[in-house]
Amino acid sequence: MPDIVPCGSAQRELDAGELLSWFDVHGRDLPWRDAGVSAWQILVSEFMLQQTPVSRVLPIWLEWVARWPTPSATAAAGSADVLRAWGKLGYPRRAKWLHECAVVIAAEHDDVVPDDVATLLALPGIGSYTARAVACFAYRRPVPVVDTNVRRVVARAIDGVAGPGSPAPVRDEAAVAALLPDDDVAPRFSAALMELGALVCTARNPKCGVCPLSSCAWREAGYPASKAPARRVQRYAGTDRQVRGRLLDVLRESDGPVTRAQLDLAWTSDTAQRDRALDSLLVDGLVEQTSQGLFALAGEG
DNA sequence: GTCCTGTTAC
DNA sequence: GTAACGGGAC
Repeated sequence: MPDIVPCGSAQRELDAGELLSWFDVHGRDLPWRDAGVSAWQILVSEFMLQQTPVSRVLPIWLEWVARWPTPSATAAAGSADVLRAWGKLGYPRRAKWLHECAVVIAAEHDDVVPDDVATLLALPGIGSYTARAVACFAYRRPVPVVDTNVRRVVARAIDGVAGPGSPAPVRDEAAVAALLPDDDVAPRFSAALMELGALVCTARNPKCGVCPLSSCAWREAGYPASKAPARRVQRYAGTDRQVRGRLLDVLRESDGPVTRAQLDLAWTSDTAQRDRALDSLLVDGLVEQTSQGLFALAGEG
């Protein structure tokens, strides 16, 4: 019998055996998937993997968990060193939130990462995806883990459309919950779904020729193109985001506070934009001004 | 919905 | 050159 989704309509199934067999052979050997990796180290990997490909996360994660293996070790580090270790992973607010997470877990949770979705959701920088990923991969809770890869796989294999429609992660969580095997392979099933989306069922140029799924609604419908309007492009060059990156580069490379003049050299083409970027870094708490009027990474010294 | 980075693929 | 990529906070 097909599983019943909350809206009451029958939902197509996905063969867990096919998916898991494929994952056994083709899944990447990523260090945060190894046995014995702690919940905190898995949480760190999930923070880093938000918006950032595995290849860039790997070296930073290895260095990071060796240096700060527990929440309390991370909390004891200054946030400036945490921002430096984050390097050019991007979206440095994540590094700040990760440090704040460590402080809260060390102080309020006995240095133990919470194991339930609701408690995890209350931590800074942890949203629905990360809360579920930690509960599932660190504590083997059979909760649906829905990232953009999973949403795309479900849209195609189950719903027969090219990609997820308007943002409705709650609906996708229900759909994945209905697909989830109810035994202890749920965490491997979720990892395999994400891996299929990352390696085979990719956004562009999906490799349908090597897909392990014998049943796919999108294939059976003849690969209909997306009806959604083309997504807005998110530029980088010339944006405030790039300017913020340049300013942080200067501060990361400096051992201590720098003058405003040194910082100004990081972006000279548009001084109003540079001022706006610096102001936003101060507002975000990533940069602080010293009593002498110098600028430093937050938590320096 | 808008804003946050930086790299890689094309 | 430029487009694609992606969770969370607001």
